[in-house]
Amino acid sequence: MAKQLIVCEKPSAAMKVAYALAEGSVKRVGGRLFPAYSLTRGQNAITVVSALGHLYALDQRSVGWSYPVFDIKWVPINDVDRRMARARAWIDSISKHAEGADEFISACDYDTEGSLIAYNVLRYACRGADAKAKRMRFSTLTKQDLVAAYEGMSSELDATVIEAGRARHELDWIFGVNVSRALMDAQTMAGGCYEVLSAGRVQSPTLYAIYRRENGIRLHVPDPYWVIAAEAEIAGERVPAEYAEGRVLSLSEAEGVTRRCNGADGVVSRVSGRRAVIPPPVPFDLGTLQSEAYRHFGFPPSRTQKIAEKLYLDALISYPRTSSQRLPPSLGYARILEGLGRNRNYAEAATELVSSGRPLRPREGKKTDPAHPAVHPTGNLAEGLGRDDFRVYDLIAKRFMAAFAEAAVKEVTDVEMSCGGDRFLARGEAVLIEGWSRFYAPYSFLREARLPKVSEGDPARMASVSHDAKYTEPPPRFNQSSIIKFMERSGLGTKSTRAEIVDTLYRRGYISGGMIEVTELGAGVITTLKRHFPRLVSIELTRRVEAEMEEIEGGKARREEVMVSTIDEVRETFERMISKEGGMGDGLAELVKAKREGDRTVGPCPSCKTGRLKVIRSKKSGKRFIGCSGYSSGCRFTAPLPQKGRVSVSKRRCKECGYPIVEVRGLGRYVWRLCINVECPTKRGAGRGGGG
DNA sequence: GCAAGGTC
Repeated sequence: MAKQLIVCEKPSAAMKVAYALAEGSVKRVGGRLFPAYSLTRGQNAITVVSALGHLYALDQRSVGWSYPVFDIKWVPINDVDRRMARARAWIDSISKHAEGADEFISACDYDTEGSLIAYNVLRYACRGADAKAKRMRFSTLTKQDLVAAYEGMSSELDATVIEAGRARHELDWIFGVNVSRALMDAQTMAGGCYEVLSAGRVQSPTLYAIYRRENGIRLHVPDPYWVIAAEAEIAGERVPAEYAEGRVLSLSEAEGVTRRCNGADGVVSRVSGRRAVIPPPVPFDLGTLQSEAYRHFGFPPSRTQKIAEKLYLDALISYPRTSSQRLPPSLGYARILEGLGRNRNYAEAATELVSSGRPLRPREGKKTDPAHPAVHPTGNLAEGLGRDDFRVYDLIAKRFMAAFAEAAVKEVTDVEMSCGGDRFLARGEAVLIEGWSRFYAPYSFLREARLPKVSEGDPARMASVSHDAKYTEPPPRFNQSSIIKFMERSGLGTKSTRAEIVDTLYRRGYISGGMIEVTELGAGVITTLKRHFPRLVSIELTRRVEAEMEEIEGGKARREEVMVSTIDEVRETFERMISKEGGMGDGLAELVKAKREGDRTVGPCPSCKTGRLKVIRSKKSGKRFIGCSGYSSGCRFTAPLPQKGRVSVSKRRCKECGYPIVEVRGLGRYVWRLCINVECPTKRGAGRGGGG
């Protein structure tokens, strides 16, 4: 009887693997905080344990803050990321379960990162078990797939995939950490105050895309064009119509159309009708959920992701970090819909779907994910959700139900009218079958436009025709949703990291605003990188890393060779950078100074009206407060600040008194938005208690 | 203190 240890990527997967493989009962053996399951299958006694994503991370071998650093090693992740403090005890638990085992099996997600996660666990937490470990390969976490993966597991780990994964980690570390340090070193050596600067394979090309868009906007020359709008009178009704040729590029042409047609009689020259079938929207992958929540609620993608992760931990929705738009039948559609039916918000809709008599078959999208289905509700009763949590949940629940509903159908009628040699078009749209749009309301909208019934040859009087001058618009700024779509299109980052990387760009002060603009500092970093490290701002680096990973995976290259040749290439660049560091940092130091100045400027002084309010730290007491830059010319305005927490300036103004608002973070879970006016009416009555 | 990637 063999004692087998199966290593999964995350706790939820470990539980599924355990229950899928068990022939008898499953026993929890890991204690309260650590998931581990004991079961038997055939002659084997199996223990299933779980990693927690990456339990090991790269760190430099040397100590100190010099660069360039090329000598790196894998360490327990709690050594380098204090948010992963749990990892230490977690690894110990895995080691304990490994002691009694004589066979080891990797059952992490069947992708590069998953293969590497299991490899590191087996190698470091299971005393070199990677050498003899086997690999289960599966594409879904269904019982059927997992049993097949167990029965047909390969006799060794996928060594070249693991090597490709290690190469990706090492390349990202070496480029990212060293270039970030180079920027910071150069900046401080040029006399700047200490400031965190960063660069990386994903964040820098993303910033560069925003920077290029900014330049496109600045360099845009508006070209004039004219739009001709008309109101046509057909069958005794006035309907809006547009010029059939679209926009017109000269004023004389526009004037000609208006002169010829305004008030003139014409004729209906063609009527065509068709039915437009509008299928339900596809189920949510994380990116689509993020963009839909941005569209309807204005939530930045990182906020949607955090809310979705919370809903997942509360077992209300499925795993949100998925790129799948598929809902496999094994989810149990009816069970989920019946669960939703217990919620009175969805009772009517869910019941209708279950009892419609039509088979439950969802619309599905093209995108897939090896490890997870599309984001969907679990059917557990969602109660007492906060407003924002509810909105995201509601969107997910309704999107799920909509996927099972009928297609919507519209009747579209195009009416072409001729007025001399000029043609105009009017379009009518009527909803024949609402279908899924009822289930997705209020997030769905089917446009309608009524047209009277007409036939060819009917009179059509152009009751009014006018032209309007317009100018071509510059390309639009990215917003938080479109920049993430850009990253996805360009293959930058993953579904789990894109939103976080955009957040990093904000946190560094490289970008600002909802319609994203590059700050002076962001532009300065791009200019510096382009001069000294052009490769890092180009998405070509990602293409190259992908190509190298493919070569390693295919056995055509070895990780060590790739690393040695890459380091050889970049070593020289770093040496050149160090020798020129002073010059490289000059521009940056100025920009960092300006940024810090901006960061502590609260706004115009409400007292003297000429000075600016700033966050000031008293040299005498060490305490911080808000004071006016006009102090030397006599303005004595001050306002107190809390001495604890991180204070940042916001663009908000108090709704009651119009004074600036500062944000205080790090005192409990919420951001404290504080009006700086001590006499503000919002502060009357209940004062704010100490805690937060 | 720095990347990008996984996870609760």
